[in-house]
Amino acid sequence: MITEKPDPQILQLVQKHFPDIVELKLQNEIATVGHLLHFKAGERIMDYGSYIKLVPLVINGSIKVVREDEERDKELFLYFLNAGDTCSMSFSCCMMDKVSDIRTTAEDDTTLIGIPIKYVDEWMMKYQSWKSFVMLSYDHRLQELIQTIDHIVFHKLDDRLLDYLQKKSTAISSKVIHTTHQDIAYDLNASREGISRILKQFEKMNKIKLGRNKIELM
DNA sequence: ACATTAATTGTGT
DNA sequence: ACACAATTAATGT
Repeated sequence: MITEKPDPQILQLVQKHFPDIVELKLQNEIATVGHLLHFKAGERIMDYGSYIKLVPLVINGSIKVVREDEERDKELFLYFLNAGDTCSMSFSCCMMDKVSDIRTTAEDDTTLIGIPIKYVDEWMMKYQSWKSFVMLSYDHRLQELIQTIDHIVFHKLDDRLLDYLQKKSTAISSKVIHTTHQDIAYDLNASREGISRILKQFEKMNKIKLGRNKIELM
């Protein structure tokens, strides 16, 4: 099945951004079967109901993962995938041969290595570091989701908002976020007024600086 | 440059 | 959450 040669460019990217993948043989396989994909900021990558045929390894940029209620035009921001991350959802989806439960869009211009799902399963048996890589990413994501559930349950919208801003800031690697209060409210599914008021408090605390269509982190 | 309009943000209840 | 006021950016003349 391995007819092509490993792509040296991909090989180098794997070594640089995924230090947990240590086996050289595995690195070479990824470089052989993986495709380099590029998405522009705002582009839809994966949507509900689409079958996953690729598992992404994020090289740079950032991907926003959201859950959405089609009925009432509401969505809930789940998390960002940054360089060195992979999508845990895509693992479970492809293993179970299920359609996507989530929607992902490029938050920033993003490049990733797409790996056809057939190898994902195969490598679990074959490579120790692949297995732990997958498990670690699951663990990390679970912890994060538990934390956001905590925040939602205990009505800690301030924390959630601050978290969101910080994550977004690192996602686009900039202290200045260009967005509206309404968009944030949509992501956290809260009211726009609530967001505005909390943001203003943050400003008074000198945590941020506010402007129209922009928020600067301090 | 000025006026008009639309979009975003602030506030009181 | 709602209604409305105030502010700022975008657009046309």
